[in-house]
Amino acid sequence: MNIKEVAEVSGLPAKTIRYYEEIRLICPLRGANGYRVFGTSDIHKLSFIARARGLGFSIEECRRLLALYDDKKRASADVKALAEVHLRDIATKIKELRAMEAALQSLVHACAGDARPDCPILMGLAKPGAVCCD
Amino acid sequence: MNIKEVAEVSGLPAKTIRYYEEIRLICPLRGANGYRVFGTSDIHKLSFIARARGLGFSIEECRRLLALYDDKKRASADVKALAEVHLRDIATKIKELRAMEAALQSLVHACAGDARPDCPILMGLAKPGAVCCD
DNA sequence: CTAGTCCTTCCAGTCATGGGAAGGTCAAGA
DNA sequence: TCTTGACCTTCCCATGACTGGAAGGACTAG
Repeated sequence: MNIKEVAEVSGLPAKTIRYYEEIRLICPLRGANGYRVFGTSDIHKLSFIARARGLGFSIEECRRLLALYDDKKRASADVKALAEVHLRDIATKIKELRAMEAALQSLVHACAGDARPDCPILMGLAKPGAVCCD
Repeated sequence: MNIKEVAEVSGLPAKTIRYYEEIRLICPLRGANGYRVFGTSDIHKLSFIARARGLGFSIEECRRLLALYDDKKRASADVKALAEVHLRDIATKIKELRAMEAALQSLVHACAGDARPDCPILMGLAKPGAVCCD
């Protein structure tokens, strides 16, 4: 299978697939013409990576997940540990974003949003202690 | 004031302050020795930027916020509009993260996390349709 | 005078791509 | 056979918002 078809099947852009080869996440064969030739295992791996990326795993985490996937003697505890670390990262980011949202929302709420220059949002950004988003 | 002190006061790393000058967010004067000399207005701006960045505004949004802050004839509606766009971005990101969190959590929950290789997390990543995080 | 701490610029790297140029390959139709 | 046009290749540069580090100048305390 050539790269464009693989891109359609896996949902990943061709550029991204080439990049994944460059960083050795996948190692497709080459045809006599120099074209990449993707086997079913490559396509499998790319779909796997696409889903893992969709869940927010970093490339390096994907690499470890793939290694665990390939290792038939793995302990599921190792996979779970990896996932739990990532879950905590996600939870942390959500918390940060919610704090930002709350702080900004209170400023926006206080702003008249009319033609006058007085603006609690700008005041909040200008004054120390007026914005907290921890 | 020299850069290190400004860094302490504003809470921004010196490197970042230099970067902000490079992209013309700020324009500190220079002393005879070539050192940057920060006036109170620079320090004010840097603190403003630090707070805006803390609320998740991009550099370009910070630039627009600063311009509005400087413009004494601004309409607060313009500031509010900027903030509301950003609020929507934040809300979108939170939604995406929560979808990821939910999908990953259900996989993690199904995983025994013991010494055996069987792993619903890997199965979920490998099988089409098993993971949804939209 | 020297040691140590500042300051400067410049270059390169991060992460995960995306854009686009220059050029080779292949399949279909005139 | 020739020519399109769609595909493929590599290569280099750009993104955002920094961060690290090297090389070298400036200043302060002892």
